[in-house]
Amino acid sequence: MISEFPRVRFAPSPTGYLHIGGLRTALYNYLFAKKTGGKFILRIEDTDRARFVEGAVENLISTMNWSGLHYDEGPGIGGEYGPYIQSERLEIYKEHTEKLLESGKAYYCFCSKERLDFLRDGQKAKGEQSVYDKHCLKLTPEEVAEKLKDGLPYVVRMNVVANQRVHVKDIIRGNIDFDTNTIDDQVLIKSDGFPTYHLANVVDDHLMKITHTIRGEEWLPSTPKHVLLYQAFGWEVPVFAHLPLLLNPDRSKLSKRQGDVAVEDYRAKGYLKEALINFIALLGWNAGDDREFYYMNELVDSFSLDRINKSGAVFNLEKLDWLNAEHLRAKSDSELASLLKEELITIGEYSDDFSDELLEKVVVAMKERVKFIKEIPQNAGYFFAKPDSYDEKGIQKGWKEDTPGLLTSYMQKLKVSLIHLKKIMKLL
RNA sequence: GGCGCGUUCGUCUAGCGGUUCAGGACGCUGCCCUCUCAAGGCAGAGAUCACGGGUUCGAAUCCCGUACGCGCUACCA
Repeated sequence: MISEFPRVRFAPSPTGYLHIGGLRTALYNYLFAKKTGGKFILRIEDTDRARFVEGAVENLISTMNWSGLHYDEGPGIGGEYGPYIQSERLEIYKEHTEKLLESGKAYYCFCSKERLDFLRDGQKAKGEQSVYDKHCLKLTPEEVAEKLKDGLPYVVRMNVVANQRVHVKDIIRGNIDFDTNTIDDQVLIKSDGFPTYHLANVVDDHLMKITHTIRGEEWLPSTPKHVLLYQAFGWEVPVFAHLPLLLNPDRSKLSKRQGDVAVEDYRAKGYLKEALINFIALLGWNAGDDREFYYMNELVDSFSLDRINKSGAVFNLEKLDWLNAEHLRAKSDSELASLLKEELITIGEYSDDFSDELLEKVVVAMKERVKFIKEIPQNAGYFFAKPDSYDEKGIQKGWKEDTPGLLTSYMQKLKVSLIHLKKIMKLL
């Protein structure tokens, strides 16, 4: 047994911002951990130096904190199995690669990009699966030593044995079989000395005692490689759960091209975190009943991996908007008032004249007419500022000599009625 | 091209062999409520359960095939 209690992880690569699909993956990991009394770990997979973005890790963490997905172990807070940033674990990968090299489960490869491209083109032209031809496996130990001594650039590849079956057990999809003839001798260590995802992921998941690997469906095709790696190390294989993809309206993988994909975009648009969490939780999972409104703690109570769907889900803004309105109305007036205050401050329309009482009254009047807090100043600016224009046509049509006098006396009468009304209310 | 996964109203989904000529939600339409806009209530349109074969007394539900869609196919994750 890997660990007595479930241990799961969210392992994003810091390429700039937290993707909405990443948020759902993180959420399902979080829900599963909380539901089962396990641990939720954050691990940064920054093994691609070319794609590293300054400040991305900080941004990722702050977005997760905003969403309420607090991790038990990870960057910033540490834990028993750190460091939790892969670029700080290079020695660990090196040591483990040595073991694989010694046992013949991996080998050095000195092939040039040109040769690899040529090989791949030829295979594709013949309609074959493009896999490395094990050219460098034929090198004698002496030849390898020679090349290493000469300082030739190299990678380390895993040695996949032909004609075998690899079984992948997936909670969501059942058992899947792969033929090793279709599995490439994947690069484990790149020529810059950094590990690829495949190696780092397996080594870290094992060392961090991850029991359930819950990740996006795009990883399913490379899972047999990971299983082979676990076997090469002689390690227990975790349980896999490959989540269905989040889709664009045209059913392709959710992408930037067709709308916002960053969690911070939705936050900036004024979506409540409660609504966003509630919405993405339901994109691919449901409790088996008709319930649609959930708070985070309620999701924890109801969640289970085996009720996750197999097919992708289109990210539908209309339903998100509805849920936002639902969560908005579910909030207390005082909470809404403080959200309104925040909004007024950010748009620069806040004034000290606005008492909390006033803001609360505004919120009571408006909360059933809006889906977003920011719509209140947009739709009902008259609560906060005197009008700077009038309906010209209306004035021309209705404004007479005696109009100011009439309006003034009407106002007086209103005030009097209001006083009476207040008295009556007190009596009641 | 190869490998893999998937396929129930426009969208998210319920359904796990009979009680379903398929239920809910969003959106849409109409009505009610109402000084407006909403919210709320009610009603309605909307799915031959991708298609074709089986298995079975009986299939959306099990099996096979086909089609279509998507993902992967990098010294990216």
